[in-house]
Amino acid sequence: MTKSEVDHLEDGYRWRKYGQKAVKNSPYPSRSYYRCTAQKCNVKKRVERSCQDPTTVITTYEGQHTHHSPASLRGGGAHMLSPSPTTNLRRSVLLQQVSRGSSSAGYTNPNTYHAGLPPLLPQIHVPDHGLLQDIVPSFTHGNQRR
DNA sequence: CGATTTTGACCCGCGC
DNA sequence: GCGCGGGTCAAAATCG
Repeated sequence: MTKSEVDHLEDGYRWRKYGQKAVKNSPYPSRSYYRCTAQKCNVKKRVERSCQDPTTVITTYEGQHTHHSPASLRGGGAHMLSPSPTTNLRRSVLLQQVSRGSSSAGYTNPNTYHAGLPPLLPQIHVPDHGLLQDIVPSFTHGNQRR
């Protein structure tokens, strides 16, 4: 799970929205479902907005990309199977923890952690290595149907 | 014109 | 067995 300030988080891949559902638990009915535009790729992405942090969305990735990014994956052999977590990834995790702490202490000020953290831009382009496959847990339960 | 997004309906699984 | 929730697909509209 990563957090982002924008809806269209460009992770270097093209996503096609295939559905949207509202969560009655949140004042912001917006749970979007995305899929990779590559037919060879069965990657799914679920994006939900945080009720406490409207500026933040929870992005959940399902599956692994089996193709290169059509976007700005500059001419590099950068492929998956990178055991080293991306710096951006780590920063995201850190953000998560901070966010969690803020929520516990007092989420009334969601900007609290924004002030004490470096400017994390939503444009998390891979600098020169690995993708974000590392975070994908055992979500691959093969629940595909139809 | 093609790709992509939007909205509603439909289907499946689980709970009661 | 029925109802509810969540998830997915499909057709139409829109944008590039």
